[in-house]
Amino acid sequence: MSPYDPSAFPPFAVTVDLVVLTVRRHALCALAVRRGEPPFQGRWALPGGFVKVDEDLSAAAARELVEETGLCAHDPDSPVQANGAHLEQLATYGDPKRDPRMRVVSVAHLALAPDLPAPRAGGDANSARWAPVDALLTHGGYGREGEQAAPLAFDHAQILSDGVERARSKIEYSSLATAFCPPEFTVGELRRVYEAVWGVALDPRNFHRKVTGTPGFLVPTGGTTTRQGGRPAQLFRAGGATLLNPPMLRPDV
Amino acid sequence: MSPYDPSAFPPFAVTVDLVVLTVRRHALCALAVRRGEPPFQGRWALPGGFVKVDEDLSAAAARELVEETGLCAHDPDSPVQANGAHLEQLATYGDPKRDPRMRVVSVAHLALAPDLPAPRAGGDANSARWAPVDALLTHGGYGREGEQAAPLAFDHAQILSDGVERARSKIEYSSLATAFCPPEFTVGELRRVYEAVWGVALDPRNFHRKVTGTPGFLVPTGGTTTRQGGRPAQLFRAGGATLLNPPMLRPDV
DNA sequence: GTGTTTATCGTCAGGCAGACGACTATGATC
DNA sequence: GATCATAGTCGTCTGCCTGACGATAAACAC
Repeated sequence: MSPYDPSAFPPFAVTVDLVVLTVRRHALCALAVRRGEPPFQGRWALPGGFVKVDEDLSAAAARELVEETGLCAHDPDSPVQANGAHLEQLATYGDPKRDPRMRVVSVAHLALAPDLPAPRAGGDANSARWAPVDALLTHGGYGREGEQAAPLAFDHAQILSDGVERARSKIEYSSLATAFCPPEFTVGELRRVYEAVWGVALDPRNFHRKVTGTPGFLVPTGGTTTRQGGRPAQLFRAGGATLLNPPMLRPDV
Repeated sequence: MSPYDPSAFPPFAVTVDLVVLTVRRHALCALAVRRGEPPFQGRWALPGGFVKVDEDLSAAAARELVEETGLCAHDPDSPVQANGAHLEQLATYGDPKRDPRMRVVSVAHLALAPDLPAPRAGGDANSARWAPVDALLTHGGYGREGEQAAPLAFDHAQILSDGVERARSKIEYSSLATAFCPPEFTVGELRRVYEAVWGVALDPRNFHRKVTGTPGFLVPTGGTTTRQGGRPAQLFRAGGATLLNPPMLRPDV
């Protein structure tokens, strides 16, 4: 590493951007905010903001997450908090031209959250909403009446795409899919998470055998529920296991 | 994202650090450089440097890789170049205290290279060398006569550890292990790569069946070699497949 | 009660991995 | 040149896991 001659390095702005995913109505959705100022004024974008001087990157991401959703992020290692979401670093985007005004390096983070009430529009965004990732990726989240179809701001389509791909692959070999579920959930609800994230249909019987047979994945709470209709289903909580071995298999691929 | 009021965001220095891995003498080794200036003067560190004003992050990483090793990085998508190495972004480290002098955010990259001649000490490093990752992680690469045992500089032990873990897991489900091999290699050489990276012994017969039976993983070149002693072995090149399905299975875990 | 929906248990066949035997082809050693 | 050591390659067998189902159970809507 070079010596820190102050004239030797250019100054960068560093931001965090968030890919916040959830499953609503059988669809994988992401949190999008509408930009209030140029550039890309009026366009949908991922939530994010500047990292503060004395703030760690993960702390900045957690702060933005709270500001936008009220969700409290928790480390994978620390005990799960109520209303908590999974948060992890995704990747860093630093193309010199990604922001037309100046050199900005954005450290994108991925958050997985259970289905939530409508988001609160936070900070500088005119509004915020959940939108299906397909819609966000193909035409920037068009969906409101009279709204112009336009891609996401900056390189946020790329970031979102990378985040979705990370989520899709990570639920294969980890228990992360439970992060999309409420604290107690049924096997069927977990299966619908997999189906929404992967966009495939899974056999309920084989899925049931697989998840209940994987040690540490699910622990029964004793209760049952009938909120999905049909025969009452057992309720489970996420077990201690974080890595699934052998993994869940995604059809096709 | 906030408006770009120039007083609203603090300036950061952005660097790239490299975890360059190779397999030498049946051991997974990483490239380490000795720091020439404080802080951590005289200690071993990962190669790296500042990102230039108009330089993409991946371009900065590729530039540092050439400066340190002479290796030419290639995209996973683009055709393989002679003497090329695999290069990918690893993670970004931005703890406010990770550098005692100022706020530095480092975008770490992971490079996988075939066994190379001795590295050239580049730029500001007094010297550079390959060292087994175990040694680097436990006592900072102590190994030369009379050298003091000391951890790697900055948070480079953490970065190296993350890079090694990435490599260990990625050769499970991708054909990346071939990046550690010369352009033509035998099944046995590829197996020794897996054994070195994972630190386990693999059954030669089952390994042979697995890799030759995975479509697109290996393509025979027709030639044979006897450089390892014993019966001559068929030579292969890396096939077009990048994802192994089903993956290689790491024993134990 | 009948039909619908969802949950859960079972069965069966095919595929793949681990364990390991057997044979082949080279160089090294006596 | 016979023997040995080393490494490569092909087969066999067994057990586990998965995918494709059938069948039963327990709720709700009419």
